[in-house]
Amino acid sequence: MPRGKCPHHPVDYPCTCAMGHLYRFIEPVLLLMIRERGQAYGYDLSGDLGDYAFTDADIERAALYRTLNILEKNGYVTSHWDTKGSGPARKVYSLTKDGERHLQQWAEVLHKVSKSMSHFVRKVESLNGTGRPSRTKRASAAGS
Amino acid sequence: MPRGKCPHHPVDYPCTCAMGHLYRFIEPVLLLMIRERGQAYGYDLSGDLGDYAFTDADIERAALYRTLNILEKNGYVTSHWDTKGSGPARKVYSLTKDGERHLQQWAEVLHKVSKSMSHFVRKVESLNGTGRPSRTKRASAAGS
DNA sequence: GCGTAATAGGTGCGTGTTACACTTAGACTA
DNA sequence: TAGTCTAAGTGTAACACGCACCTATTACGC
Repeated sequence: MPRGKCPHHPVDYPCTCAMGHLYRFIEPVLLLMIRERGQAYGYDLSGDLGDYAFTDADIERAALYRTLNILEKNGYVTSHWDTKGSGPARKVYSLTKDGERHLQQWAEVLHKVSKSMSHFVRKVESLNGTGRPSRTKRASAAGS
Repeated sequence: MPRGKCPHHPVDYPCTCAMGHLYRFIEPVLLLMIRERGQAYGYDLSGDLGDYAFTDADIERAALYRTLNILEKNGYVTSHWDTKGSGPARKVYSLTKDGERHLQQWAEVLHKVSKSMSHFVRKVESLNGTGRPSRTKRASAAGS
């Protein structure tokens, strides 16, 4: 994706497409989904990924599968093949102890990031207030 | 940066280094900083960038300068050379009308992202609170 | 039994981004 | 005139991203 305009939408709005389908955002989401379900396989996860993702950009299956493989390579998940169900075999993943810890740490990181972002948002909103004194004045120095 | 472990820290903690020095995160921060200051130049911004950034990864000057150039190319900022001060000339930036709007839109996007992230965090925390679904659950994978 | 669709898990690869090292250049100063 | 601080970059190898494409299994209509 070229820096700048979004290739999918004609506007110059920074749609979250502009943030890419970052594996860094896919990783924690997959960890959470697998953790919640106990175990899960890729194709199934891809269906609900949109509900969990941080951006409205749809996450590609390619990125999903690659991220799952990386998670396994790094020891955060383990997998086994389920050949009993109908259709093609499913590679079923579940969290390892390491993956469990990794998820917790992701939560800490994303908590900080989330706070920083909402701090950013509050600052931008308070700038708007400088033009005309209306709306919420308390947004100015809210703690972060 | 290779997927997986952070090259800067020995641990497998997903430090925000793992999120990279994304220009996508630099862009809105620079817009805000320039907006707050009225006008600003790169080297000056680089000093305080850490206070505004969403992650604790320090942002490289290379990324900073490149992002400023892209912002200008896309019409979100304009610049002029200030040769009056002591030392080398400074390229002084200020927001355009488009940049102003872009900043507002970034705020909307990041508001959503921030909410999604804190939702993620709450989910992870609630997993801890209720105790894990544990091995006895024997999830049937297709749950959803 | 054959073509088509849905499920399932991938790979290939061109282009864009990143991270780190390196470069240019003015002004001061010892 | 060599060194240091300020200021704004460039070069580039390695990597990530996005899109297109591939393989295989089962189900269903004909």
